[in-house]
Amino acid sequence: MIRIYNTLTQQKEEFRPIEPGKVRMYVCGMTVYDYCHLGHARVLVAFDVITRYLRHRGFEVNYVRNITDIDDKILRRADENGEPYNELTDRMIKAMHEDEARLGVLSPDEEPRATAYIDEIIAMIHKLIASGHAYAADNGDVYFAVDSFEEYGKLSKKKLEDLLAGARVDVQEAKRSPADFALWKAAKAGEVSWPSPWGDGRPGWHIECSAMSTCCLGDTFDIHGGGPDLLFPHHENEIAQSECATGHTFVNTWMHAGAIRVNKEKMSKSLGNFFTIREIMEKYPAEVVRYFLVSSHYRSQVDYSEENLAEAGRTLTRLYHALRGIVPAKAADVPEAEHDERFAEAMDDDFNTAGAIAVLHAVANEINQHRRDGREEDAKHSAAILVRLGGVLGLLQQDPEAFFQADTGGELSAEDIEAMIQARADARKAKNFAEADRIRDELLDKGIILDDSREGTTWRKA
RNA sequence: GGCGCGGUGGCAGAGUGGUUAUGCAGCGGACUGCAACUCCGUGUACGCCGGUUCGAUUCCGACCCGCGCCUCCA
Repeated sequence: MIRIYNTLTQQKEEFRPIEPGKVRMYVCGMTVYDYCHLGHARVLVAFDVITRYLRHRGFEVNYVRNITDIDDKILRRADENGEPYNELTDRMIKAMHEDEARLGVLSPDEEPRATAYIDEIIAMIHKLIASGHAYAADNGDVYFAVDSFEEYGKLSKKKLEDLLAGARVDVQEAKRSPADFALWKAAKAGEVSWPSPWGDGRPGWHIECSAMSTCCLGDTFDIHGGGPDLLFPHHENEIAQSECATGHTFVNTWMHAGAIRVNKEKMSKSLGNFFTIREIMEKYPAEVVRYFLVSSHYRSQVDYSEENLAEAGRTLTRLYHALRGIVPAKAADVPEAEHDERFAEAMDDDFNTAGAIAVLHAVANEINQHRRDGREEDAKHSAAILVRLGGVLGLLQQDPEAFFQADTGGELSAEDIEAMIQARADARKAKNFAEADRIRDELLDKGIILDDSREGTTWRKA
């Protein structure tokens, strides 16, 4: 039994998909006006792990993650760059796909783009106006009337009165209530726009997700996920729009990832304290970044720091060391056993990846013990388990040598290193240990660590 | 001010009403020409104060501290 923390009910619940064995999941993706930062990576990786695990447990998962490719920030950035908005978004989408691939994030099953759903969005707005939940204002915008939806605030636990009392809501003449939000935005002169019954314009951010999710997954689906800062107003507004338009419950389980912090502050665009994942991946292998993200629970806040990334690197190194030089047994020959059960027990509990990783370490330890005792077959058997369970987390799927020797811009080629290892081996044979140590130190100085074993010497990047 | 989350050993990070998390770092030992890797061993951990209980880090209450959302942000 899988239990998932539902933001809506604020507790862990047994997960029962609407259609047995099938999971329909929607996650809010990127607004593509800039490179992905670590916070985006966290959401991508978290829901990637969730998808992998649900599939591992036998569910058929339809994973939809949208792309917001029209928005104020996109237009502004394109304007600053002096390029058409769609060139900017195409470039950023390509970059996002590259980043994802490097992080080991599997592609979603569908990746709808807002600009491809304008008709559906307009149709939904139509319904909302017809049913009295939205109105066209004098300025050409269309707004959702928040007070027309009794349950507004049920996700974020906010009361409308409190929202109205807060001075931070946008007070605008055209709105009937300050808490109302735009479904359709009238185009300013020269802006890209689409025709609509309310004049040329473009969709508001929230309605895009309502339209894309219900079009792809139906009026009601199982899981809706996203970053922590989307809970309000974005997800709250999605519920209001969708439930008013369809008359059905929108989503059964709401999932939100925790924030990434830098020096105790949330990493965010608005604070400007963000690190893009490509700049982080220049310093650390992509899999180390992924390990760092997966090593704590998806809902917890985690601090980004060089030290934490470095530690993740050391830890992942230990895991790959266990697999080094072993050809794992065939998966079919290794039935699920105790470790698989402990792993599943952790993951069943709201995707407790930290607990699951502890199992990975236990398996690694077992492999090392088998090797110490010369039980080659047992080691291969355990290695297969480690690769299998690692795979559910999207880890440990590389050839260990590829991980250890990943090109991170060292000055020595693999051939140079092999030649020096040979020279050192010769020196050791001749009991010229001073020379052997000199070579080892020289390599270490250049970021190469040597590991001696009975089978010979291997190397890895520090 | 409203709503929500959290404070675990040097650090990171799970979890539990009574019994080992795990990893990194440290220390001791084995292995090694010496190291590295690996193995074995090793640590007065649960913010503070009350309460419930035979027993609380774990439940309840108060307090202190930190964080998030309430505006675009994953």
